[in-house]
Amino acid sequence: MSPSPYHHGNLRQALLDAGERLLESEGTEALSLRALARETSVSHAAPYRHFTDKADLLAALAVRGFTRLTHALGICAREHPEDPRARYFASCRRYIELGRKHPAMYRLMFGQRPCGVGEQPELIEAGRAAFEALLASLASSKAAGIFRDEPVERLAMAVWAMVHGLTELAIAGRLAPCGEDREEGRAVSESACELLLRGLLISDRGS
Amino acid sequence: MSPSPYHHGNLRQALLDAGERLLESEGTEALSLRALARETSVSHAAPYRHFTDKADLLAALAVRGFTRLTHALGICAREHPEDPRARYFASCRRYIELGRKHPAMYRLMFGQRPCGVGEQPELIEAGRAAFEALLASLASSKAAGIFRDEPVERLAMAVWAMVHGLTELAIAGRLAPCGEDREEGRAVSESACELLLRGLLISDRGS
DNA sequence: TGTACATCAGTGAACGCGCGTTCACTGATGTAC
DNA sequence: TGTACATCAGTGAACGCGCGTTCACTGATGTAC
Repeated sequence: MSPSPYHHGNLRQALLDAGERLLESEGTEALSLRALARETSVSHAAPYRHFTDKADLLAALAVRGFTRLTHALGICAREHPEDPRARYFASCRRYIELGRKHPAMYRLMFGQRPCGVGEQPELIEAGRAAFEALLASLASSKAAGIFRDEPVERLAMAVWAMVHGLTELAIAGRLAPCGEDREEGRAVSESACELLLRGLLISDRGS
Repeated sequence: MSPSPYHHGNLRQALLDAGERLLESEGTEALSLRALARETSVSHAAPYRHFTDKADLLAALAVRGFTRLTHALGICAREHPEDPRARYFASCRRYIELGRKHPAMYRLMFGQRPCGVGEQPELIEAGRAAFEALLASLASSKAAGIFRDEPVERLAMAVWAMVHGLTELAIAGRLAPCGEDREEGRAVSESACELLLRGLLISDRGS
């Protein structure tokens, strides 16, 4: 591997990698095409070989984020095939944790749209898939007859709203009074998810 | 009132008004000090007489938003002094509606922080007051003995997370499958709040 | 009531910056014969 | 195996832009005497 080959090899992936890194370390504000090019040691015009637009690149980044989320939720479902309650909590925890660890990415995914991101069908599809994964987490449980007899999409939306809200509040540092108390934040999330679960179940079963 | 008096009169308020207007019409991206000055027919250096910084102005804007929210929640509480359930739903609806109507403002309030907003004590205090209002909405109800015997802050955080999540999803156009179906979005919010409420109540009361 | 002066709010030119995007180009790659 | 050529990926200079912020200034206001 020569020090600086003319052709990069896999610039598209490298740019997206750099995008994720930059999103983590510097936040959305710092995410410019030129910064990405710099980070990838490539001229600032090179990205245009792989993305039509800044918006196009951001959309591709968001797709990555959703794919990760979908994947994570899938793992939770597979790890608890028998216990719907455990699966519910695992999914919630995992979701929140993922968002908390990658706040800028999470916000990019949910319509931060620093430019005109948001119309790409790929992105819409990726978001739908993530919701689908969350829904699947409940759907098979519903078959077990422990959830209320309401459209499972409604149940899933309630769960999504809850974890989304908790994640955003955590990112904004508003989960705990002191802002940055991770332990307290986790406890608050846990109890909120528990309270919602009680509302989702057919009947009240113990404390 | 002469066509262009040298002194504006109340530039600070005018800038904040313009800020709200611009936030509505053009979004966070368009919110620059220069744009605000233009909107207020004043030189672009004038705002510095009233705000030390761009961040300072944004923080002042966010404070306004929180104040509105606190006020709205207060009204809900006063409109339903006797019926905790009605008060709960009214507060949720009002909260979501406010955010949905002023999406850019709502996101500014919750740590969008396009610059380095977020440390001002005024802003922290304003956010705390809004939470306090939401909490008050439940606290007096708890006295009525219908809510679970859990710290009321925990109950309030669960409610906050839920309405915050619903609001953000609504803003992102993800409440309804088709994105922009207002009616469906409202129905989804309603059922999510209902499901949570069931989890908050001491016992299950009817369908 | 009138004048001197400190104070304050707004002006306009200028600074340097980084950005997104375009364009004519050049170096590398791979395919057809 | 070797050569011609189309294709593609990356270069670097240049464009115009709007931004935040600073600074010396000027016009208005109000207070002390």
